Formats: sequence, structure tokens, C-alpha cells
Amino acid sequence: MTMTVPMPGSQVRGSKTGKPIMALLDLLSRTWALGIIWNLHSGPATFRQLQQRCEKISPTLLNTRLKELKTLELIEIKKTGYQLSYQGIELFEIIYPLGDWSSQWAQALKEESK
Amino acid sequence: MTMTVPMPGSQVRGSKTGKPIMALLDLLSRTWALGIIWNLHSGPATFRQLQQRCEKISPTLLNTRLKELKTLELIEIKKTGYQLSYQGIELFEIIYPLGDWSSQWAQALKEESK
DNA sequence: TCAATTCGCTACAAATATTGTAGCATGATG
DNA sequence: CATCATGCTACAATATTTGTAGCGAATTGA
Repeated sequence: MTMTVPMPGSQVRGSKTGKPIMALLDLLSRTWALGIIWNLHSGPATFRQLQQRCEKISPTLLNTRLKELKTLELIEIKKTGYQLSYQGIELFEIIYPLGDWSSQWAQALKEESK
Repeated sequence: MTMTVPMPGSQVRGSKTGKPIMALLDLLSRTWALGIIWNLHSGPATFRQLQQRCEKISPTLLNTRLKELKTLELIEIKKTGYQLSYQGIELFEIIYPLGDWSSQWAQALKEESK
């Protein structure tokens, strides 16, 4: 298995510059990366619990993403299972407003289509 | 070509509930979706300009994403090219702090590995 | 103690998404 | 009217993701 983690400072998909934001966007663009972070916010979870929270993720991919997120220090593993690291929490706090925003957005889209 | 846009309210990858946040996370998880939004922030761009800003995106995918983002009303097309819609700007403003955050994160990762 | 269950995770083939290159049709420019 | 740039499509090669089955280790219950 070859895992290419979008490490800031090294080249990532979509950028030759190695700018941290590009590494981050690459990471977050990967299927389920955002979903895992979002789902971990409600507290630590074991592998199987996380599988359930994510509803339809395959174990293969879940494990792949967990490794990436661990490497990039956004999550960590404790006795209670996987959880957001300090940095992961910070990241979550930035994207947290997406929850409310998405509701308004959905509403607007619905109005639009009337 | 079959385009499945993660329309809030309908089922999306990763959720049976149709919650807007899940539609949004599905959308943003798609390769280059975040990158396009990020790159459009610096102003409107034509198709080819956008291709250059994104450095390595294939025209096929760029077009696919643009259609999705247009359908979901995050971008719109004007004479000057593609640009963020009002909602797209709102979305960008939420994720904007990721820029600074990612720098600190990169720094922390570097310290860590010393 | 030891069978049964649960858990974290791997194997792997099928399905899907993305890339990369070539180039077409259209409209602008000289 | 020839040339060029633009927006985009075609399509085959490649990479990613899914879905299912199940293995080995730890835990539970009798």
C-alpha cells in the first residue's frame, strides 16, 4: 500500500508550491476526510462506532483516512478510541459554522426552485 | 454523462438523512471543489484562467465541478468569466481562516518532527 | 477454561472518479 | 478570409473508492 499524505511543505495534488493551505485543501478534498472530522466532533469513537457514524464508509477507506489524519496530527488514538487532537479541534472550530450556513443555503436553494 | 450533484434534501454520499451539512461535506469532499472556490476568491476567471490558477486540474474535471457548483449556486458565470455567487462568497468567508490556520499547523508539524 | 462474540482491521475484485492528451466548434483578431 | 485563442468534449489510461468476506487478537460469558 502506498499512502501519499498531503504533507504541508511537500508537493501536493493541485500545487507545486507546497503551501500549507494547498496541502490542507488536498487533504480535506479527499472523500470522507471532512466527514470523519465532523463525526468525531461529537466525541471519541472506536473504529466500528465511527463506521456507523459515517453510515456508508468502507472499512478500507476509513482506515486509510484515519492513518492520514493521524500522520497529520489532526486525530489521535486513545483507549476510548479515535478522537480529534488539539489541532483537529481547532480545525473543526473553523468549519463548524458550515453547519448553520448549510441550512440557510439549502433553504435558499429550495426557494429558488419554486 | 451522469452528474450526481449533492443536492441538500436528497440523499448524498455518506448520509441517508439528506441533512444539508452532509450534502455540503459531500460536495466539498470532491476533488478540486474547495480548490476552485479558493482560487475564485481572488476574482472572476475564464475557463482557461481557472485552469492555470488550479495548476494541474484537467479540463474534464474542471468543467464537471463548475457545473456542480453552478447547479448548487455557489458560483455563477458572467461576461468576465466564472465568479463566486453571493452564497459562494459567504462560504468562502467561513473557510477563509483555514489559510492562516494551515500555516500554524504546518509549523507545528515541522517542530514536531525535529 | 474454553467456546462464542466482538473488535480492529486487511484482502481484493468490481465500480467509480480523475487525469492527460488531443482536438473540435465557435467567436474574436488581424 | 486566414489565424488564433477560447470554452469545452472525447476517450483511454490511471487512481481512488466501495462492498463483501473474513482473519487474528482481545473480551465476554458459562
